[in-house]
Amino acid sequence: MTQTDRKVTVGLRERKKEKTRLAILDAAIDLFLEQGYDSTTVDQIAGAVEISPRTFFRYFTSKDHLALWFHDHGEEIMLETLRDRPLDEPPFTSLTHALRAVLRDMQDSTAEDAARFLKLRRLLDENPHLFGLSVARGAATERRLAEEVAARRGVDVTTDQRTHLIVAFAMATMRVGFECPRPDMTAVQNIARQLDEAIDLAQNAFRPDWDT
Amino acid sequence: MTQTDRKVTVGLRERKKEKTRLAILDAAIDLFLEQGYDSTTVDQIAGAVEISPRTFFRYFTSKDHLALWFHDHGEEIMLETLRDRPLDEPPFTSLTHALRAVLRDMQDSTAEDAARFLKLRRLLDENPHLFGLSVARGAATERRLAEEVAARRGVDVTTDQRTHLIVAFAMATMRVGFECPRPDMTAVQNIARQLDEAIDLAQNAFRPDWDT
DNA sequence: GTAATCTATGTCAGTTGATGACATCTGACA
DNA sequence: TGTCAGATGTCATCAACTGACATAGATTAC
Repeated sequence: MTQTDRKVTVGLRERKKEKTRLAILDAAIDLFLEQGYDSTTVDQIAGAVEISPRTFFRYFTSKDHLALWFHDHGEEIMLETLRDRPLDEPPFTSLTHALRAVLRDMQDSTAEDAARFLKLRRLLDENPHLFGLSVARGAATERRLAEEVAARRGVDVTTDQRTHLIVAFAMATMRVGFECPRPDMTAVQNIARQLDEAIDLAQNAFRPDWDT
Repeated sequence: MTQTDRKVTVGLRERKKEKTRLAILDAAIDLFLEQGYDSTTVDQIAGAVEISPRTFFRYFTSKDHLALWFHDHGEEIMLETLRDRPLDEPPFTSLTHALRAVLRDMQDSTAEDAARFLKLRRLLDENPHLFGLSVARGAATERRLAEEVAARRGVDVTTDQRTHLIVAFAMATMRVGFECPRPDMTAVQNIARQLDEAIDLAQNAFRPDWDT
């Protein structure tokens, strides 16, 4: 999650804003892990960061949005990676590269960002409601990826089922790879290994050229 | 959605309850389609059925729950079908039978139930929030299916990634098959054709014996 | 450097979804 | 018929948002 280094030469305003955003995020995550997601109110979070509750909603559209924070970034990376892949590459292969790019970004991120990610991930696993939202967010990403893949394949995204299957299978692989079967999955390294395994399994499952 | 014919010889109370449940559902669906999901309040729905808002929440745990009504039934059918399949059948094949069972149940249901389903489905497609919830509900089903499949395969559900991939791919196929690319998908027959296509595509995508 | 402007934030009031507590009414059943 | 359990209504309350407006602090123009 290398989100902190996007801005380079920006005004005081922007920097302060980003600082506040991260402060809210960190305070919220800690409160969530401490006393549970549901029993943490927006007022508490706002209080911890010393902002008004109204301001909270100017940074995050909802309480849920907090927990899905890194999804936005991940989606961006996947789309960018996908666009950079050669057009003649089989789409599923391109998508696996996109998956790995997300992982790589995580490994390259600052310790703080990685810690945030791991904490949020734990949260998602403990809370079915949040887990559901995460999956839902993944579905939104899937749509965007499908549009991109359809364009690359030169087919109509509204009718081509194969495109949807390709993307859906890729996202399914990602979900399985990122799953948290046991609480010992607290290191980025472990997640990386698991995702690799999942991708390998997936790639070996398909017939050659199934996705063209 | 053959949910109305479950009760056979039950008391007046039960029948009345079921009637109320369907009345709420129908009133809600119509209001949703008429004026949008978000701008329909629970008070309005309750008013339309002439019950107190508090009672509404005794029938449906939330407004969202309404829109996911048929998921419960679908999940039941999938699990039942899966359990009835021969143990030596490849798991993905068993799961495709489970998918088709859901579809068959829909085709066999009363006209009212089918209409409810189609309306709700349209609603899900128009409202990203609801669509997300639907996907999330699918993820919950996926978990239960994974447990069942793991048991049938004799593997540990917490560690066996292949099991998760198999189920995730099956659910992905289902989602693609049920998708509503164009608004002309207003007949059960059309959905059936599309799901068949998706299943065929999926089955041809895999190497033989990839799921054993 | 100062004035004009833009924007982040606070305050306040209001809507809506959801839940607990308690009273009441009605079908079930002896 | 009378008792009891379960269904419903009423009331109070909480928490997640949202719009409107005022203000303070950052940015820009001059």
